[in-house]
Amino acid sequence: MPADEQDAAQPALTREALAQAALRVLERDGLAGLSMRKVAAEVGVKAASLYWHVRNKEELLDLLNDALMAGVEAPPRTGDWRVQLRGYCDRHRAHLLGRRDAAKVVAGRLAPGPNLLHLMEDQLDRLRGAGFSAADAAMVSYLLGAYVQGFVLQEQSPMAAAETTGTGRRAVADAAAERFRALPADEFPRLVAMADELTGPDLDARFAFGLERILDGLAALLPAERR
Amino acid sequence: MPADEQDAAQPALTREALAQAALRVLERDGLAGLSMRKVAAEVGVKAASLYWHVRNKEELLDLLNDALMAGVEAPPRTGDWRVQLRGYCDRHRAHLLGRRDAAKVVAGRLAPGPNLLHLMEDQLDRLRGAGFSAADAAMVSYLLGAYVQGFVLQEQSPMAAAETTGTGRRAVADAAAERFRALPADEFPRLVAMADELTGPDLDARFAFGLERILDGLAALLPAERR
DNA sequence: ACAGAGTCCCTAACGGCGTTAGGGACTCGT
DNA sequence: ACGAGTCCCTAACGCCGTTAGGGACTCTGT
Repeated sequence: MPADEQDAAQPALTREALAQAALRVLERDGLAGLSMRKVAAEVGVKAASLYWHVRNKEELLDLLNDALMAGVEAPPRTGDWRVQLRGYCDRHRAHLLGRRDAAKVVAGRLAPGPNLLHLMEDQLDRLRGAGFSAADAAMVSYLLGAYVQGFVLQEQSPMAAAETTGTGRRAVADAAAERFRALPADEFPRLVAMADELTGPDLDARFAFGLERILDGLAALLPAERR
Repeated sequence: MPADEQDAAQPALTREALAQAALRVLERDGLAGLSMRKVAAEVGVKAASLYWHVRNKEELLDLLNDALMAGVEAPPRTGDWRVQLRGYCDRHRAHLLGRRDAAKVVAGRLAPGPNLLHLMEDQLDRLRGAGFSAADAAMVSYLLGAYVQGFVLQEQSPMAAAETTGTGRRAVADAAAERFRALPADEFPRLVAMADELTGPDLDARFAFGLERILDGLAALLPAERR
């Protein structure tokens, strides 16, 4: 009878709104704490109502997956292919890192959403423009995606642990180094000796290192005059 | 009163046995279907009893994580660093691919188990022997791990879907190509045009392609006489 | 104006989940 | 003989994803 908040005429609960709500719950409670009931509460509705808009929790996670990829702006179209590809990977990584558990959400999901499709389209276009063949460009895109995803996945778990335990990222790295040093030196001589190198350089540097190696490898695919 | 199966004297339920049981449940029901209750049933015990041997489900997953890494034999120490590194990555990937949902289990787990530590130790040893500096070797190990993990993660999800729907891997790839072709050609010209290249070559070839690019990039780190 | 279809949310309940509390049976050192 | 320790149990907690069925509302055709 009361006019309530909305007039209850139009939907007021779209799939887009669900994705945004899921995003907020994810940020607050993490992936493990993301339940249909909480997402429903976030939009002011009971859990069963979600099933009108979404077949499954799985489908809601697909929506969330695409929502997570929204807002990654493509790097400027200036500079050679190397700096553009580097820009892509850096932004991709930064974007995943910025949202809690983002890598885990994206991890096992096969169907790319519209947002990711647009990024792929743009990236493939630049690769073709740089002189890569169609077959090579497709593989390169796949390679870079696998690297970024795999890297952030390993990188983001300790961050989650650090948030949970209240310790900082530095402390987590130190603890990891300590674990390596504590191993039996006769069984793991290299791990013990290289404890600092294994945990030392910050993750930005490690990511950049791997990326530069990959880019070096890609350069060899191009005719010499295009680098 | 009856003698039962064992004489109930010694444990008969070790953490190792739990890990093996979890492995069997994982193979049968997948990661989503792996519950404390099922693992308990697998060892002939009720769920609550597991908490005597294990703090959490999380800790059980750590055990499972290490059990998954058991049995990856290191490649022979013949040939140059390239073939040895390639051997490592191929075996790592093959091993993950062979066990259902293995990539997802390993995915967000930070603490490497003893089995993985041994592999790292051996791999680092070979890298140092090949002429990589300690800092470079550590980064290379990290890079290769991220690539393999990221690749298999993307690769294994469609396989799971294929098992679920009963269709083969070939059909899944064809369906993916069809999805690309069905996109609006004015918005995604490259994706539409490159549908075949994006989904065409089999995953073995795609993995090998990325790996060779990475190895090419790594070669540049070494002084010319060591390749 | 009224019937029907369609939309969107509800309550109630299902079986399953991780986890905890508390207890019972058994083995051992003293 | 006894207490400590080990290893499993039953019972229950609150949460989860999902389904069935229904109620209120708006649109449409006649």
